[in-house]
Amino acid sequence: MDDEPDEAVLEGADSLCRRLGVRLTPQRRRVLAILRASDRPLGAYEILEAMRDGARALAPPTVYRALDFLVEQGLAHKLESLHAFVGCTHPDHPHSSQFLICADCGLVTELENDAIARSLKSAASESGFEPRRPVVELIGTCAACSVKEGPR
Amino acid sequence: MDDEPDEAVLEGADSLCRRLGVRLTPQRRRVLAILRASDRPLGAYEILEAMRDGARALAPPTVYRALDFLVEQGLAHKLESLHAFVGCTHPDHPHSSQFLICADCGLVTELENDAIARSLKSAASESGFEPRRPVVELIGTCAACSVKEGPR
DNA sequence: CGCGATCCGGTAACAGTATAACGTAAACCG
DNA sequence: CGGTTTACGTTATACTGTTACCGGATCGCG
Ligand SMILES: [Zn+2]
Ligand SMILES: [Zn+2]
Ligand SMILES: [Zn+2]
Ligand SMILES: [Zn+2]
Repeated sequence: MDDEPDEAVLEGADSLCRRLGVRLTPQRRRVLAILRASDRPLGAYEILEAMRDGARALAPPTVYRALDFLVEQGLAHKLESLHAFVGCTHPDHPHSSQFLICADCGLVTELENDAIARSLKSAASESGFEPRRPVVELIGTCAACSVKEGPR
Repeated sequence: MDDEPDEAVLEGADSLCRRLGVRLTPQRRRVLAILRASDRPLGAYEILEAMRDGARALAPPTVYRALDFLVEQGLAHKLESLHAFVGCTHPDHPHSSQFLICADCGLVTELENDAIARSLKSAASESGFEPRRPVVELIGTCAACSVKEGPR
C-alpha cells in the first residue's frame, strides 16, 4: 500500500472534473482514493469491502456506479482480463493506454505508447473500422519476476 | 448463421490435434462446430443451450472444459471484453491475434497483424516485460455500421 | 489379456461479477 | 420557488465461472 495522503492527485481529479463539468462527489472521490491507495488492481467487491463503515455495508450498485463514472472520465481504468480496476496514473489528459500485467506478482504497469496506438489505429482503418475503446492488456512476467524465477 | 457443413474446418482441427498429440473428442468437436457455425461470439451458457438434447441439459463445467481445451490449442479465442468465445479463423499455426469488435452490430473480425504484434513486443521489452498472453480488442464501429449510421 | 495411471466428462453445489428496477433526496437551473 | 436532472440507497436477481467428487473410457505396459 502507498499510504501517502495522495491528496495532490485527488485535487487534480477535482479540478479535472470541474473542467469537464461533471461532479466528483464524495462517494466517487472515496472510490478513487481507495484505488489510488492500492498498489494493485481491485475488484468491485474488494472496494465495496474497503468502503464499509463498521456494520454498515453498501450494496454493489453503489460502487459499480462510482466506477462507471471514474472510468468514463478517465480517472480509472478497467482491466478486462482481471475483472478489476486501477486508478489512472496520469489522468490529466484523455488517453488510450496499454497495460502490462504480471501473472506472477500481480504488478500492473500502465503504458501510453504512441507506436502501439498508431499501429492499432492503422490496422483498424485498413478494415474501415473506427475504434472507440481499445483494450490492450499484455499478460506475462514483469522484469522483477523474470529475475526471481530465472529463465524457465 | 453460416450453415455450411463446415466439415473441412473440423477435419483441419482433427489433423491439427493429431499433430499436437491431443484428443479432439466428440464433445470438444461439437463445441467447436457450434462456435464455427455462429456468425458472432457466443457466451458459455449460449453454447450450453445450443448443446442441449431436448430435455437433457448439460452442466456448465462440461462446456467450460471444452472451451478451455479449444482455447489452449488455439482453435478458439476468448473475447475478454465480451465474456464470449469465437472459433479461430485460421487455427493452423500458433498466433496471437487482435480483434475488432463492433459495438453496434456485434461483428467480430480477427486480425493477425505483424505491425501490432511487433509494437507490443517492443514496448513490453522496453520495460523488461515478457508477454505471454496478449489481449487486444478494439471496440468501436465496423465499416458497415459507420455507413448505416453516418458520421455521428 | 490384466491392471494401474491418466484423461474425460456427468453432476451438484457454490463463488464471483454485474445489473435491473424502484424509490428518495439532493443539486441544478429557470 | 417549482421543475428537471443527477446521485445514491436498497432489494432482488441475472450472468459468468469454479470446486469437488465420482464413474467410465482410454492408454501404456508387462
Ligand atoms: Zn490512464
Ligand atoms: Zn511480477
Ligand atoms: Zn485465431
Ligand atoms: Zn457493425
